[in-house]
Amino acid sequence: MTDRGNEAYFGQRLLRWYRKERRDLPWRRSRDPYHIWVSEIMLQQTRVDTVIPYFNRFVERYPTLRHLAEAPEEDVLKHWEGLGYYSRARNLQAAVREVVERYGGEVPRGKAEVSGLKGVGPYTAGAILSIAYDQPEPAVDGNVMRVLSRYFCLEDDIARPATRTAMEGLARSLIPEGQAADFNQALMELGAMVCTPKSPSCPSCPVGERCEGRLRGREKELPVKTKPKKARPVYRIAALIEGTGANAGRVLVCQRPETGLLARMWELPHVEVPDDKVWGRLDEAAGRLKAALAEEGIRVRVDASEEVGEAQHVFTHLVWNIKVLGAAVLDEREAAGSGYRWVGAAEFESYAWPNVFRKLLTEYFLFRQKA
DNA sequence: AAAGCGGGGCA
DNA sequence: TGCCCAGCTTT
Repeated sequence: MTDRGNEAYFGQRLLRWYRKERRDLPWRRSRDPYHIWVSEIMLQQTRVDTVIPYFNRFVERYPTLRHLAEAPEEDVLKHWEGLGYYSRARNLQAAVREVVERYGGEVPRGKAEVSGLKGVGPYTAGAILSIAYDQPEPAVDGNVMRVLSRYFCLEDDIARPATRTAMEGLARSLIPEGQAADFNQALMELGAMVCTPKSPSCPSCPVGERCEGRLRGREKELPVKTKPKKARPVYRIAALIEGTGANAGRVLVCQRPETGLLARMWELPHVEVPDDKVWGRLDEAAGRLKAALAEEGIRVRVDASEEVGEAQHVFTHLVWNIKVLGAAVLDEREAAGSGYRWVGAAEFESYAWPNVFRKLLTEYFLFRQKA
């Protein structure tokens, strides 16, 4: 299927196209392995246009790996706010600290060493080694699997790990001598700009005339990918608790656990209820909220008639449906415990919030400001 | 192999 | 609405 002549055709046509059409992206203006690394972590499951402003802020705030290694964790999380998949931020900082301690502050050049860093999987390791150090390692992401599936008319399910492994072997065999950096980026660039998921621009494709998928009229059916399961709805009741006296103008918030969903981010205290029926009955919902807070040592009076907000937050694997009820603490000293804080409009911006709570609280503080 | 893990853009 | 995005880690 891939005789020498076709490999040369593919690589040379792709490289020529890339050197003419490549986008001017912030991380392409440097060969600093640390900058390449940061960009690749941010780009995991995240679009280029979304990443650009985050990348620029991040490298300005943490110009070198040592700056990042020495930063407070919550500072790093705050810079990641809104980007999603927050374990990436924690893993990245843990990994740069390891590079400082074990490799003298220089991103290692060995495949085993790079792959051993937290948050660095097969794709990211290949991307760092090829783009920063020009090593002939494949970097197979969703773009590359789509391009190869179409070009070679491969019907293997790209959701299967075994397919990705096979694609790595194929991609490795296609790397032109000494041009791994440009070739890998060219492959991804083609997937992003020409060989797009829907309605690919085959007429302007540099390798279209030998694309098996297109020649067989199959380009729109490829790649084959099993569908993910639908997100599961969950129902939650949150408390908006306003402070009084010294805490006037502030709201009681709490920090999420160290691991799992939205780890270490801040939110309104809330409780999950079994189903949408309980969620819809405000008196029962209020009772469950009050009981949950009592478990934390915080006694509150919840006003079931005072629904102050409602929001939906869609994750990949679940959907949060949130009702917000107004409430008041009986004794403000009870809410001084670990993980709980009174936060006002002034401090609000220095905490890291999931989007849904950032929106709810922004709305609230704006409302209070007017009142 | 399957599930957990964000958020946004686009047809 | 559903799909996909320069994926990795844990179970």
